[in-house]
Amino acid sequence: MSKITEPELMSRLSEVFRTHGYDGASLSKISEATGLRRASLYHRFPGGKTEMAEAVLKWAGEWLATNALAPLAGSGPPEDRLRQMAEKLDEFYEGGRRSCLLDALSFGLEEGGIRDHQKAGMEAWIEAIATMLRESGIPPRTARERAEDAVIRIQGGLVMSRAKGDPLPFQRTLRSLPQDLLRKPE
Amino acid sequence: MSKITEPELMSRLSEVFRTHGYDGASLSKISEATGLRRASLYHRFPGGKTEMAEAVLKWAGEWLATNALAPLAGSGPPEDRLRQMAEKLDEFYEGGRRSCLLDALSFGLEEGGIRDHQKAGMEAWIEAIATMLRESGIPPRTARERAEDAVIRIQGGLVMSRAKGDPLPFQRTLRSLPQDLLRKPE
DNA sequence: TTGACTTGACCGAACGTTCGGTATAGACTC
DNA sequence: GAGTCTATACCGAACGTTCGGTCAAGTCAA
Repeated sequence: MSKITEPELMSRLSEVFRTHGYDGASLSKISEATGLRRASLYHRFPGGKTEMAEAVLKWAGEWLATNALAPLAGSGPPEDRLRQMAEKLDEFYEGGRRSCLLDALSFGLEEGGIRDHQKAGMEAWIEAIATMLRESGIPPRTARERAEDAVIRIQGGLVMSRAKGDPLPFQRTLRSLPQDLLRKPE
Repeated sequence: MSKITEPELMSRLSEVFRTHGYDGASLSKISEATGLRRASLYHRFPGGKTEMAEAVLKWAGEWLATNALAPLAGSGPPEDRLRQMAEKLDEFYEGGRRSCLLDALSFGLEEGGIRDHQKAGMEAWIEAIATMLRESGIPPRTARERAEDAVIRIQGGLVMSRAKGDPLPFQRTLRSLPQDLLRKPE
């Protein structure tokens, strides 16, 4: 029997990587957070710490795709769909108290699978928003730029909230997104 | 005689902390980057790694205050002043190829002097922009929000550029800032 | 009884830090 | 000017600790 279920394990894992970054997420901290000893972790992730980080990145990416990005392709007024995304993001980042894995894991590791994962994740995110904006009648070029800008502001909001120790900046950013994205092209 | 001048030392130090984060910036890497052996680093920074990070944060903050923020309080059209800031930021972050120390050092360290330094740095940054906006006739409340939003977008642009390995998002963000900040209040 | 799972004991390497000591340069006597 | 003293800057070697990772020996449901 497993000491810990896979979803629970991934959740704890992501928490450690989020708050400490890759180098700061030592196996001791991971072990403590998950309740698994070093050796058990290596049973589940034969590839070691690298594989843990990759798995957590994949897991988070899938969660976001299913919960935050999927509604964008749904029906209903575009503004409502964007608000749904914002709601899910608020949940995912715990109102700005957590940081983004893409940010946390972007320090101090050489080129490799993790970095590729990151790049792809960002790209998927932007493209999902851009597609929706285009379908809402916004010119393709503008849609791309605004989508990228949206992700930029989300990321920046998280950085700001973390630095200030105050979730408000992130919240405000999320709240202003739907209208900002759908405003008339100049 | 010193093996390395203080400005050069701080520059190298900041490079290591920026790219690897606090935990990733090992004394070996720092030693290699600065040309000073471990023991010599402790001669210059008796407080160890913590003191190095604090020093680098202070150094960067002063550079930004003098070079990027000071022009905001100068004379000339507000839009020109903002463009001057953008220019200096572009220089400081090497067009988006470097990351922000406030971001890099915000992972994995407990409350302490470093975190306070960060919070103060962010606050000073926002306030400098807000003050200028207010003097340009923008209502105080709007000025604050826009200033915070500006810093958020700068930070987000850096995250995005780093994740994508492409300086363009940051460049585009910088370029759009002056007009965005000075647009008519709605 | 097999196979998935966990574990304590252990490894070499790297970590941040400290210590004793050397080289150099300027200041002060004699 | 020679000799001594002090301060600054640097370094090699080692400290104890923690790192990421391994292994043989269990545990336990199917």
